Amino acid sequence: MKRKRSYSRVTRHALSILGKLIRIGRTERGMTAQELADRAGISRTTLYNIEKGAPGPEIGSVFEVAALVGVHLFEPDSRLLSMHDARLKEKLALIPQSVRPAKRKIDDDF
Amino acid sequence: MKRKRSYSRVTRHALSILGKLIRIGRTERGMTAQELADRAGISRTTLYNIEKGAPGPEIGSVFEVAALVGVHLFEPDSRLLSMHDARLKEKLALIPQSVRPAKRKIDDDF
DNA sequence: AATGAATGTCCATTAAAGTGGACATTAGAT
DNA sequence: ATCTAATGTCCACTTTAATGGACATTCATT
Repeated sequence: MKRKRSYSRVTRHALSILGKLIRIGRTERGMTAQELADRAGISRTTLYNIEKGAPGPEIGSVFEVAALVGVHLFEPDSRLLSMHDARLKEKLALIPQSVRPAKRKIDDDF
Repeated sequence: MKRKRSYSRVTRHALSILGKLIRIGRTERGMTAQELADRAGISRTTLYNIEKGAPGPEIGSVFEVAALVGVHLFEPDSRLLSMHDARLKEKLALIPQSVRPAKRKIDDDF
């Protein structure tokens, strides 16, 4: 069964920021919540939750909405886009496909 | 009722990249899929879908996993983090709370 | 080459997200 | 100050994601 999950501070923070960016982007473009929801193919209620920074919505819907209002997480100036799919695929090919025991410590740096 | 959604190319692309970054981050840290899933409080199956770039998973889970393997979407060097919550809140306060008719055209730039 | 663990993938069950209404509240245009 | 549409929020119903198990396959180590 699905369980009640908990989210770290960074996660909640990131969600909050993304939601605000979307809200700002939407109003800047003069779109109503209903319009944006329709364009994204989701309900106004869900968009509301997204702008609120709720952790539940599907990531696909959130990204779709973000793109529609001009919030691109993988912009050229972002370190993320700097690696496009193809390059990442190469990198993945170089890395071991399967991880062994991993006795070494792991640091949750947050 | 919920409908079968469709996702734009940019969205699918972003999801694909994020999934790969997570996969890379995980292997670089020597974590097995099961370990990471446990830490994130999700099932291995869901983590699998996340790494695959599926649009369905909850954004909260994806962000949580990303943070755990060191993929921070809101880094200092990213234009996104440069605006922290507080500043965004200010900006939101300056913007109209409610959007009027919006007869002007909107460009879906992708 | 053998082998044990990690990963890819499918499936039925279950819990949660998504939805459309409905209604109160609020803010913008007149 | 009014009026009207946009937003905030709740809810019951529906659809879908999350899960744990199971099993085949693929690596990494020996």
